[in-house]
Amino acid sequence: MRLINEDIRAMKYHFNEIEAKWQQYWAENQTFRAENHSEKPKYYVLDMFPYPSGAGLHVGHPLGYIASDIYARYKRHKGFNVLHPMGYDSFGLPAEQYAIQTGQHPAITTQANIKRYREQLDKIGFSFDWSREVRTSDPNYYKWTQWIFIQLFESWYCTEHNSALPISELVKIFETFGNKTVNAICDETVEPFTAEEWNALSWKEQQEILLKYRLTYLAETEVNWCPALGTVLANDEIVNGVSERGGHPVVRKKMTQWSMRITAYAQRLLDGLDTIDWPQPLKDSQTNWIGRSEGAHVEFFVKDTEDKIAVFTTRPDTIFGVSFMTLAPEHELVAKITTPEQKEAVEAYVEATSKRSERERMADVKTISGVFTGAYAEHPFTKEPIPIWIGDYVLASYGTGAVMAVPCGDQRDYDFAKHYNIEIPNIFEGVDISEEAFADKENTIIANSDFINGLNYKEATTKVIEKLEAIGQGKGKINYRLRDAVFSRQRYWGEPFPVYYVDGVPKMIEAKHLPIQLPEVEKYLPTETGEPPLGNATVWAWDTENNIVVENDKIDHKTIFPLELNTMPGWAGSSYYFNRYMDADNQEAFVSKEAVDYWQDVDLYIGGSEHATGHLLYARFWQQFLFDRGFLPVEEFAKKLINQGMILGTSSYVHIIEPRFIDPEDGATTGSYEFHALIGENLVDFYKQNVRKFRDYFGGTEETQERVLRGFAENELEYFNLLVNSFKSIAKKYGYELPTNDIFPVRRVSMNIEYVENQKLKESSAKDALRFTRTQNIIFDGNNELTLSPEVEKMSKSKYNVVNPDDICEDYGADTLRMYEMFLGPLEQAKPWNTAGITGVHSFLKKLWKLYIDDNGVRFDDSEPTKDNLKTLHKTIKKVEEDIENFSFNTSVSTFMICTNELTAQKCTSKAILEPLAILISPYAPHIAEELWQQLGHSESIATANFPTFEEKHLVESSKEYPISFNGKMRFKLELPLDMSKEDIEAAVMAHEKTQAQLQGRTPKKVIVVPGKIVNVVG
RNA sequence: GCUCGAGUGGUGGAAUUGGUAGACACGUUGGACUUAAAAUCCAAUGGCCUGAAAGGCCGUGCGGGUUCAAGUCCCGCCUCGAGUACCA
Repeated sequence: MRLINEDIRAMKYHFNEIEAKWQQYWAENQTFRAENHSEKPKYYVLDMFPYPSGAGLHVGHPLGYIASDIYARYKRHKGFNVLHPMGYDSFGLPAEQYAIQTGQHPAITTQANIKRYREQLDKIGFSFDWSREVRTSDPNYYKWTQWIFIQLFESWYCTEHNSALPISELVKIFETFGNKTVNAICDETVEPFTAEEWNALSWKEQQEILLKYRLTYLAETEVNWCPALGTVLANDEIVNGVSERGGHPVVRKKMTQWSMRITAYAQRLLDGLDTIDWPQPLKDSQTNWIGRSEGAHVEFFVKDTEDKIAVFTTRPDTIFGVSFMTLAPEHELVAKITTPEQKEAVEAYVEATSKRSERERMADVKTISGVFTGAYAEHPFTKEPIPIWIGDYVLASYGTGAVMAVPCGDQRDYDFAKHYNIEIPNIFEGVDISEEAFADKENTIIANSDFINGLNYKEATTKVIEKLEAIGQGKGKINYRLRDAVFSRQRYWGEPFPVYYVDGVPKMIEAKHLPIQLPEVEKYLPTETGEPPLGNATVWAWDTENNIVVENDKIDHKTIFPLELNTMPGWAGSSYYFNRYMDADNQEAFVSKEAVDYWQDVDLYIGGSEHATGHLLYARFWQQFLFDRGFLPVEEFAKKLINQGMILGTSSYVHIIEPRFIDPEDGATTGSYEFHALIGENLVDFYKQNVRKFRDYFGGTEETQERVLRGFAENELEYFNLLVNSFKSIAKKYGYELPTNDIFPVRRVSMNIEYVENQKLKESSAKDALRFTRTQNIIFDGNNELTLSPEVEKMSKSKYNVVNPDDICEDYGADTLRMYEMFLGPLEQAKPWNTAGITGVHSFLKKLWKLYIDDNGVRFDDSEPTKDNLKTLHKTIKKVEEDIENFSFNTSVSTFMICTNELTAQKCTSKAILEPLAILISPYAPHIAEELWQQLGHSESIATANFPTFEEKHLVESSKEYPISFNGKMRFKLELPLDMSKEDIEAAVMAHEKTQAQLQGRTPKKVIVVPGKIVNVVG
């Protein structure tokens, strides 16, 4: 009896056992290990490696991994040698913040998180080649990050060769010719010098000049300083004027920092986009970020001085319309040129501007402000005096930090001129500028402009640039918005620089002594003197005799020198990891020539679009640089890129509707406000602090209370009522104090427009309401209603809306998870996670299993497949193959469902059908496929079985069920032979009784017959 | 403001070059099996008209257009989402 039960048990689809079995098999047999040489063609499928956060994976993370895994497995079936690696971007802020709080070394936290990630990833059954795993925080890895940094330091960019070249070549040129013949991208402060002058310079002076040419350099630059994080941030790490991580304010500050001369590659980064198959929106945002604009560099003399104000303009044709100039308040000439009468006003303005944060400046773009310096510039052609103003609408960080203001042709200049009553000369023919500026350059005819009268934009621009060059006051110029990337971070948990300082000059440690490992520190905070955390290390000096790191107190500035205290930013390690995977264990090079010649580049890269202007730009930059220096064979690292959409979570919000909003200004009752507060961490804290108050009024068990508060209440009336009542009761008993920002994290405030009587409020949008409430006090009178509602947004631990893939694997299995994530919708599209439909996919897999094995054991046999069987199979092969090639994974899931339903209905038992079907489905549901494959009698893994070949002949039909439409509307269907002639089809249709019923005796005007497709009767 | 993307049943979403709109799945309703539940299976399911069927009308954000035929192409709008923002 017992035996029989177990036999029946074995016949059922036990996904947990099957999945564990095959995951173990793959690991033990290294099924997915890729070799660096093979007879087969290569294919490289890459995922963006994750930062191993403490929260673990949620169901959103694997979406892209599943898609790439399907593609990788498919390519293996298609006979490719597939490289499909995975690793960890394991340097980063959270581990360091945790270290600061607990003293736990970030390496330990990181190690633990990686372990958890690995367990979670393994459960989903990915076909990664783990033998090539990389971790950016591993010294064996960051050795090569440091090595690449040295290469950048030892290179300069030659605009003649349009390539990076070794710095030694530049030195040779300097020694023989000086720098006058050099076409290089360098710091703008470089002065011309001769060979004699160069050779006469001291070593230190020479080094200071070379630094201005190197592709990574140390310079005092204005950086984004984030006081809360205690570090500088790159432009792409700032979102809406606050830090991307944590949302802390950011201020501009001058600091000496390492930078990467990415601007040298601006044009090539732009041009390269045309050669790669990346999503258009992503290309657009890179193009935008690089921000190329063509125009002219123009120099204006400050009247009666030798000082020049340089401006960049895209409209040199409007130069005769200049009626003032505006400098950024930070512009270096401001103090120098300001007249004594204006000094006080100018200084006050500069002071006021510097106090405002970036965010504030961004927030009120509409306010016009500025001050006259009292100084005048001289028009390069007319020699007329032009008043010089300062204004914060001019940004120090773009162009030259100064503009030639042409109010008739630029709306900002126009507004500024109107506001300060500055003259607005009209230099356009037949255009009215009394209301606004005329900025349409395509329809421009220049007037009142001396030698360019009557010309259009293009002609005038050319002529003006010619003239400017002739008088030496300008030239044509292409300007980029892209800035050099700040490369220093004042953090502990990052790559240390292989740099020490001799007499204040940075020197590289020789590559053979790498890696320079992170030192131990007592605490992970900045030092008391404000130095980065590495300043706390006691063993952090470089001994140039023994080439080792030694104690700081041995520093003698003769043979032992201080080491760099900054660390590298997060994007350093991720800018070349895809090359490292090709040869992950190589101790001699970051990748060997043989390995990279074989693998070349990434064929398919899948990851999120949020890296558009960060990682994906920096990685292209490093790739191009390493290509220039001969270390890599291709200029672009990824041929094709797909952005997977985010899987969103459902958060629960509590809404507090306040019907009587009292405006503190006029005491008027103006309407109703709705507070949308996330039920999450803070509320849980509030609950814990006030636990007794809650207990008194809260029904239910402690567990249900937790549940409510943790946001699982979604539409459940029971919990909803509990919450409402408890809040109401508490409010009453304790003299009413409704939780405000301190307790409820108010995420959004919007108005319920219906109740708004005040016209001013009616017109304002929800956004305005937010601003409004920030500046006013909201007075509650205690009659609030609470409602709960779900809202879809990004999954995040802090929002209590995270769904863990482990739970899904436990309940339904990895194969179900994989197929369900694909079934949710198109890969690129964002979609909310909703487990409602998962049973459909799961029962499909059960049906599939039953097609092979039912309660009586295996069903398949060697019977000949029927015509219908073959038709179903080959229809499926065709569709699935097309879908995978088009990355349309959602539709192939439904194709599998149709196939299984059809074969079940056909009672198919033929191995000749079921074997290829197992291969077809194995990229999607590899565990069940392996198990069925084994049951079918195979001893080898299904992973490299050949993908079934589609045969057209099985789909050939002899007849077609024609849709017969009347005036384009389908009315009935008619089965007709496919080889029937047009005339015969028409005759057959016209003879049909339903046609006669449709026509009701009328004669059709026309009958359209598209053989094999459709018949349309027009009448 | 600018750039890009998207609007299709109760829901997620299908629909190859213009050619049967709503595949597949969820949900809902009814039924079978069961003491019951779960699981499983069967049937119906865009809206409207009709007692039901037959049949008809309407239907892919809105308004036009091209075409024998439009979710798909063209013109003009609306709404939502994403990115970006005083870029001279």
